[in-house]
Amino acid sequence: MEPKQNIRLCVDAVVFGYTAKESISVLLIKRTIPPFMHRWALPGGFVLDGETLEEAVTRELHTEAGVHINYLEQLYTFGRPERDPRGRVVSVAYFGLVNPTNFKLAASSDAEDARWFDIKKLPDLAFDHAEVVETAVKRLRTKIRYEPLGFELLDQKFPISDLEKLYETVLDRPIDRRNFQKKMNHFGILMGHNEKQKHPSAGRPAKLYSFNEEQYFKLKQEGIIFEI
Amino acid sequence: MEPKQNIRLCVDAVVFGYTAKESISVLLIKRTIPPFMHRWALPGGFVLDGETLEEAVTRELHTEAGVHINYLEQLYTFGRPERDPRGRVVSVAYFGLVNPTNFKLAASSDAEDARWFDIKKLPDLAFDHAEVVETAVKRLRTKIRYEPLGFELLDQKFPISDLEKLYETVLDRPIDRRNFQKKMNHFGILMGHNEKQKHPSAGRPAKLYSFNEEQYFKLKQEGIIFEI
DNA sequence: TTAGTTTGCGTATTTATGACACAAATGTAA
DNA sequence: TTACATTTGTGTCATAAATACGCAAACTAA
Repeated sequence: MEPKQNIRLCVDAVVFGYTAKESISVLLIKRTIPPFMHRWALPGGFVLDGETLEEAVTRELHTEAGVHINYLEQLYTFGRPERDPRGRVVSVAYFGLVNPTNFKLAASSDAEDARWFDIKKLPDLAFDHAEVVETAVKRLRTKIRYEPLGFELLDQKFPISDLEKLYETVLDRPIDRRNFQKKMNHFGILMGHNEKQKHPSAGRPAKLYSFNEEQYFKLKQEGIIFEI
Repeated sequence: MEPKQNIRLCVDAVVFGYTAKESISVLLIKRTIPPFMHRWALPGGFVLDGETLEEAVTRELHTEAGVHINYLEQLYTFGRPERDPRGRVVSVAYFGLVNPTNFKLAASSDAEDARWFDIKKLPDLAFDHAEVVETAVKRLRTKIRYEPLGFELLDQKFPISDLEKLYETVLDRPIDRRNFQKKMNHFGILMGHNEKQKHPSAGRPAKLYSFNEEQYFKLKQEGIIFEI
């Protein structure tokens, strides 16, 4: 009645980072062992018997890339029987956000290398990881419509144009700068400071803002409507 | 390098049904075997080696309750090490919608009984299934805000008041009938017919509508903003 | 000083939301 | 038949939000 199962369980993480100069990036590691040796893949690995799934992801991110993550949520579970050449491996994928300027990537013994890749210029990925990343990007684009975004990705203080560029990058379309600011002010998640951008590459230096964390996480729970 | 794992994988389904007279219901089965023998639980079971996760859910729903489902999506994967007294069992939960008037529930050998329960009057559930149902209800309430809902739950032809009651039930608050209709007309997913409700319990018989499937599924993909 | 760029702070128009009024079409009880 | 309760169909109207712009101020680089 309880059939003998031959299924193994692993976790994978799609961690997004953002630097305003570039685009949205995904954290990838280069595999040191077969299958897909020397190919880029998502950080992840097998779940240990006693740990929760979240613990497994956190552990793998730490040991494979030296990343300490500040936002993590479950994304999707991938279970096609043929997705892993070693046999049946079901993977629970997680979705993470970090500010890449907060730490240095450190590839460990498990990985030859760990790097950020622009989501529009990804290398060939191991397993079905291209599909996993695609699912995560879709989730990001959906999330931005009903939850505030930015706290986990931007510096502590930032000009509004950084936040606007983040939205433009994720939504992949231009946004009117002035209407964007009005909308954000309306939500009340931004606090202005009496400080200005130090050395703008050009133009008038922008006022710096930071998130009102209380209001930000309140709206993250309640939901927003962001259609700009 | 690939540690010996002692984890088993199962799937569970939270299937919602709706009859306009009542509330939203969940399909539960009564267990015939330990653990939690004779307790109500979500339909589900162990994944077979060769089948996909979707195949596993569909199979279990069919054998345990005789249900043929018309909408199914992955909900969440529950992996706390202590969630099953038999040992480590990770469960991939699915979320389904059906119109209960379309078929008769049929409990099979695997289940003593299969019945619909009002989501506000659930019995004590086996395992962590109360948490799973709660997660599914939250998903339903979130989904309704950015996807059209109703096609999978209502009869082929229905008065708008049925759809409105569905929204009121899921959102758990009253909605202005006239503004609701305006909003729905605006989305363009409803088609009017030259037919009327046959024997209304009281009042003027309502015009019958059906969904414009093409537009409905287009909006399901693109997303809507439903804030009424 | 001048040209180029980016920010800050506006306005005007259109569109959507939310509250509510009233007549038309039915069943039911006197 | 008639009066009444009930529910539907079709509106209006004030207010809030979305969208498309205009233009001066503050900076850099030449």
